Amino acid sequence: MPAAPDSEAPAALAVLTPAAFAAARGQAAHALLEGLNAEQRAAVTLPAEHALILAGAGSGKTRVLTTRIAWLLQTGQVSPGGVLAVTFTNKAAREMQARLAAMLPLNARGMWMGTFHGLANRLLRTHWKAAGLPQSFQVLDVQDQLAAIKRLCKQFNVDEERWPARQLQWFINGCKEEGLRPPDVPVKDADSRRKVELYELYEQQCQREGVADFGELMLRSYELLRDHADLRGHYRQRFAHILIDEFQDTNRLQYAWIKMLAGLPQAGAHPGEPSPERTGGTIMAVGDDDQSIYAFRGARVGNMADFVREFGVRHQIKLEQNYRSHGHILHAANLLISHNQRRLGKNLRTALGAGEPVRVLQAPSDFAEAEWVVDEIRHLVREGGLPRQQIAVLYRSNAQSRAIESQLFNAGVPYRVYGGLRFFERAEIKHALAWLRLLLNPADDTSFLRVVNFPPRGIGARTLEQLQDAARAAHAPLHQAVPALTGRARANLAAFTGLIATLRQQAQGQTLDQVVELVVEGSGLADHYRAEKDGQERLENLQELASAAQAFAQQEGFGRDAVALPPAAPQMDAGMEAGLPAEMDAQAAPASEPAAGEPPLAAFLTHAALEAGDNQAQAGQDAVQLMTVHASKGLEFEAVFITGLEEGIFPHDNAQASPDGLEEERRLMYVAITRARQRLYLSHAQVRMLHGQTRYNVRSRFLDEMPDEALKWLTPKNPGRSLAEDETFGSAGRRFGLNAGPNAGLNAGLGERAWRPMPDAARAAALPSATANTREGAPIRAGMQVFHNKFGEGAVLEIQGTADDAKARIEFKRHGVKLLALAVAQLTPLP
DNA sequence: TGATACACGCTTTTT
DNA sequence: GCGTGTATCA
Repeated sequence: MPAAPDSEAPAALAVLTPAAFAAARGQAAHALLEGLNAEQRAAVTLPAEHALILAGAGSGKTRVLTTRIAWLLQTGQVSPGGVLAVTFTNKAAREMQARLAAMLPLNARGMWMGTFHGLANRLLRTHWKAAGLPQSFQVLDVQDQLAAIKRLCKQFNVDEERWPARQLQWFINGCKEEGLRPPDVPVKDADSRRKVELYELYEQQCQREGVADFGELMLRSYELLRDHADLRGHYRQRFAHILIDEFQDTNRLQYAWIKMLAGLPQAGAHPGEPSPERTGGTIMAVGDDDQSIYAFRGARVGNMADFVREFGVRHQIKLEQNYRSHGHILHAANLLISHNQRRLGKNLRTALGAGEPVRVLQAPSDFAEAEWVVDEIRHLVREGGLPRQQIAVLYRSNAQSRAIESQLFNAGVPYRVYGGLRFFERAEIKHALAWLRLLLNPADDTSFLRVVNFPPRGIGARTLEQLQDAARAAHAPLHQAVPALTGRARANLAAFTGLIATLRQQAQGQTLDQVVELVVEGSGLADHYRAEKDGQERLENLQELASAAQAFAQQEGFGRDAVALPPAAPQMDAGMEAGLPAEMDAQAAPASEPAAGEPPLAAFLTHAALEAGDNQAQAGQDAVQLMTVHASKGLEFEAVFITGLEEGIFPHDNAQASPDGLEEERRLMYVAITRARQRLYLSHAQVRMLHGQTRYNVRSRFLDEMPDEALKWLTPKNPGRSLAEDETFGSAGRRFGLNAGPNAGLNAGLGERAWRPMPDAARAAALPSATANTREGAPIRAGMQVFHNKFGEGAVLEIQGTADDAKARIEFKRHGVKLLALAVAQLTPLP
């Protein structure tokens, strides 16, 4: 179907009138527009000029993006090779690819579609020489990077107290995200000078070892284009259309990278830069400033405004028609986000009708909150007929999942927790990958140190220190320094390096999954885990790694019998010193296709670093989904619970210091709300166990920033409103009470929870209705006997303060004297 | 050299 | 409350 050559079609089409345009394009192209609304259609069919699409939550953003690409191809405005489509996550990239494939019978291989880092990697693999990297450079993930920094710090006797490795890592990544090399970093004091020094040393170490961290992929590929006019010219000409997803999440470097590719050099950033060469492609940036929730890791919403200004963007389209949520939910979201000052401005609308009101619960404790959530979930599944996987429980921080998990577990409701250890991050997998990396590159000292004594082979810290000293003295990688040692240390190390050499030999001519199995067995990893009593799962994961390798080889089209390793001895130590620009210029401008010709093993290792994989805990089962609000972005569910809506938790304490922080928290809440299709439940608890301490929290301000008419409080919002009045869903309150009995029995039966359900008396006292009475009706006075749902029975010694600030000093029978705020503490007077 | 004990700290997270 | 990482001991 496609594809006139890049050059000819666009100009011709751009000047046609809409009518002529419509007549000219094929029927197939026309069909692409079916079912799109006016805004979406306008975005898809924009002329070839820079554009910003403000795509609200649930407004069909991905659809617009993919249809736009299909449209460009179908109308012959661009060939697949002329498209560059960038996303943040592999998942988003895969989704885009799949949807496009469904739309067009097209081999998307020629298209550059992927994550920022994936595409940066592709550039660097293709032009490794020009970029000054060894051909088979390895990618360091976060863990590897931290290990590398720790090693560096040890070597240079850095005071771990003053400069914690984590902090250095954060500093280095921050610099790279800003596009700053060590000489560019402003130095304020001795402390920052030292940090910059270490940054520089770290870079040298990476260069020596032939590895690149995530930030390096971006920065190095940016510099590659900046410093090589021929390459820059080539790619600018090639990529006629650049499409960027989640533009509000781009950091400074990513935007600069886009500018470099699109032909708008960063003005003034580099004096040597010739005047702007505006020969690049057209950018379509898609994003939503209201969903910018990654400022903490460098995302810069300001890039949206900068883009409009710097590129003179004339086309801005807002997608405000929401296809996901019912009216009350959307109304709540709209009003909440309107409390933010700094927005581009957007108001979502839906055609789905008002739907159910948003239900809000005040629970006496986190435990009760969880209990209520589980009750509602069972109700939704049983009576509402909802599949469990269409129900999500969201929370601000991971620590909050525990309470919900326990309750779901006790109730026997299947659930899946997102986040946590991903497949390629597991220790046993990292070990196996380190062995594999050493086959390819024995100079990879990070990998060397990871497995030199794992499984244990009698090489201790002492020996390694000697080895590192020797290597340093010789300016050589660790494996080359082995002969410098003596005695048993040397023998043990030689056995290790010998084993690697042997494995490399045996791996010759084998396929990727065979090599993986060979290494898992030959390294002793398998035996080690077989001997361990809890090693079964790890063994299975290693088995899984071989399967993953096989799947990968197939997916990448390496053919069934493709040999994993290059036949010749791998190139390594040579050519790792800084790359030589002169040499690169000699290299011909890139051929059209960038298939870097990486051997399967190298490609697989890159894949493992660039894509951490899922944590497939209970995948596949019909399970309730538990995740942080951050993790929920981009997803949707029929029913959503947002828990822990308390000041200090959501919005989080650490974010309240600055207005910006608070606005980001509010956007986070906005994201959470807009995940829900039909039903939304919000809850907060008066007492919560957090980090082993009891906290009394005031309800989140966000609850007061949503419209009353869209909310339905299941417990009284203001003291005095009674639960029983609630007809439709008041049963929630009652059910909540009634279920206490059977549930308590169930819990008791399953035993050994540290935080068993409250005794019935306490439970009754903790029920919302009882609460209301307490707070409104029966004032607490000195001398009274009271019941507290955590501390039990106690005597009120005195009352301090008045009104909302009133506190009671209470002597509890088992917990001593406590000072509790009457406004929050659940106190029931006892006769 | 390996195993166990005790601080420590702790928002969010993709690549 | 729990996992991680270092310190110390056998």
